[in-house]
Amino acid sequence: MPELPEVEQIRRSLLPLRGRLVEGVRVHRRDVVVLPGDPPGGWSRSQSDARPRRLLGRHLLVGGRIERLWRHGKRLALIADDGRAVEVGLGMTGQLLAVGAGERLEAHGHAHVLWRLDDGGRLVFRDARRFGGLWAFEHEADLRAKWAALGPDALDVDAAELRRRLSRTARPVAVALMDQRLVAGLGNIYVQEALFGARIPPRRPANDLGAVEVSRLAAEVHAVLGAAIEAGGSSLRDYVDASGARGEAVRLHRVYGKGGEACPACGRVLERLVLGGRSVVWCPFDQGS
DNA sequence: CGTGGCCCCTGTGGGC
DNA sequence: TGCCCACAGGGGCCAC
Repeated sequence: MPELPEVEQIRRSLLPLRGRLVEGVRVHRRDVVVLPGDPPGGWSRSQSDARPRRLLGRHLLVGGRIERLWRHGKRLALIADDGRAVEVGLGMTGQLLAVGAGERLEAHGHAHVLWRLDDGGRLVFRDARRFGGLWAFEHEADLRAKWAALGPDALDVDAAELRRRLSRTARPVAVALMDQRLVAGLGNIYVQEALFGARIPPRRPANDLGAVEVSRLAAEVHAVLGAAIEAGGSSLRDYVDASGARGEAVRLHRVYGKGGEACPACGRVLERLVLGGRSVVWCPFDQGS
């Protein structure tokens, strides 16, 4: 669900947690937590009963103070003052909710992990579909090593770097941009919005784009993500920030989810196609063919 | 190695 | 009203 703007808004809304001591944690579903040494994708359902019991609390920051909140692309991490780290992948439906002392957790279903903080507040990880999860690291350096496999953050990548990376693949540009190893942070919404703004057809082979087109694309990526962050992210269904607030960036969408409607630029009908198993909406007129 | 296909899950909305 | 199917913001793993 969340792409870079949503994860960034979640990060910002969690900043008040800095300095809090983690007093305890309750884990209701162990299969959403991946510990150091586990298989990278976590334990499968059938294996999870057999996996060794280890001190979950230690790995989930209990006894430490939340010191930093990092984001790279769509990945978020809580770093404790002793260097322990928990990476949060939100998948499609994941949420991190900060619940103040005495406040009730509004939506309590699918709350898999609940931390108790020293001010009486709680931090809750929910995820209905469980495509997301938590990855624990003994030290932030181990997290950094994992993140090194990701491409540059989509907010930072410049046109030259983007072109270099796109030139290595012949996949359709819409598919390539969703590959987090190529550039980190874009998903199906903002890829479509950026390609529309840059007037590039989503099926064009990535290595076919010229320097001028990639310059437009990089500028659009930055503009689209920046505007979405300012609007607090796109709340289509599940996404809310840590305070429970929805974002208003859906109002900015020009093509995402609008197949069959009129193109906001030329008024012709927007088309829908399927690339890499995901539907992509585009304007065959404004985005060439 | 790059690439395409399949799978992991639950919830919702539309068509019948 | 109810049922069934398609589809959803992601990404890991497998076989070519």
